[in-house]
Amino acid sequence: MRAISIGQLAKAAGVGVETVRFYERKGLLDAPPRKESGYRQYDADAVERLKFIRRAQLVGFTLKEIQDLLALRDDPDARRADVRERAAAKVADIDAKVRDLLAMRASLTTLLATCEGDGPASDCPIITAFRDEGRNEHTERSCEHGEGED
Amino acid sequence: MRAISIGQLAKAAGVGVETVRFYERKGLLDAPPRKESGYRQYDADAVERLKFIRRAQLVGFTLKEIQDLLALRDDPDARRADVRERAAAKVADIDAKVRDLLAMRASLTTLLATCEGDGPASDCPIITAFRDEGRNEHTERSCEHGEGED
DNA sequence: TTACACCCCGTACCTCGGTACGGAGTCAAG
DNA sequence: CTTGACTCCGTACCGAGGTACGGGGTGTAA
Repeated sequence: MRAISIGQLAKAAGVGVETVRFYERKGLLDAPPRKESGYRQYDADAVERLKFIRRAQLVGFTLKEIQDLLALRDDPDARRADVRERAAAKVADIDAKVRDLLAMRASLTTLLATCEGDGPASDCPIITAFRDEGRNEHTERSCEHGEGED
Repeated sequence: MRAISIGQLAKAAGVGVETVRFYERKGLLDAPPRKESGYRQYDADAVERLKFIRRAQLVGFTLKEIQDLLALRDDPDARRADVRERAAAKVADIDAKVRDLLAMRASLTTLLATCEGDGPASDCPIITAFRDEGRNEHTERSCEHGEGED
């Protein structure tokens, strides 16, 4: 099953055919080889790449940033200082995102735990693991409805 | 120093004045009280809310989703089943994002670790590290979000 | 060979999340 | 009082990230 069509690729990655062509135009996907007819021929690797793009989008990276990430991943000479620097910067970006997500998660699980009245569901290890490296204070609200901006 | 102007609010949260008004129109920020002159008067709480919106955006939530998150946070009766359900669903969303981010992070740090010195770039396992993270649908909503060995 | 789904390309169009006017009133300093 | 920064509101416009034609060619199974 080497060489799949654009339709099969799109389906495998859960996107539309038009989107695949759009990504190609934007440079996120390389132009694949073509059949005599002009039909694009993809391999399984393209599926992974496409899935990666979608996941990266879900966590807030722009297509431009995703291009950078893919470039890092594909760079044939990863020892170059600038590549390492960009990779390190991306790691920092990711850490910031994870911190923010975990802060949000903590708020929500606190909400759930408190309002379920059912015991400490907030002993989730990942929360405690990351919690105290967070620098930003966060408005943790409980069930008490002391709300209302006024 | 209660009651800050829209300009001070915007500056405090690192956004533009127009953006604040835009969020108000969209329902992400409540319409604040006004002075006689019609000038909006915000309090410190609004700063937090605005910062939260920005952080949520950075990790890929849409304004609509952020509205939901804020609604959960502000809900005066968090014991209602549907509220808890939506909160749990958001936690699941967050977990999925965190998983994806940690997978990306792992790939990048592997790149950094491996390619730091003087090994040939072709040995860099980042390419293989990316390639098969089994993409399961995210249906779980508990604290166990086994990152797995990836 | 005819039918029907799939692919080609280009262009137009759409939503989301803002940004930028522009003409008016407000407020604090000088 | 004047000046300049800030605010009001409405409307127009913008870039990102797609989505939808439309008119053609292709591939395959009955």
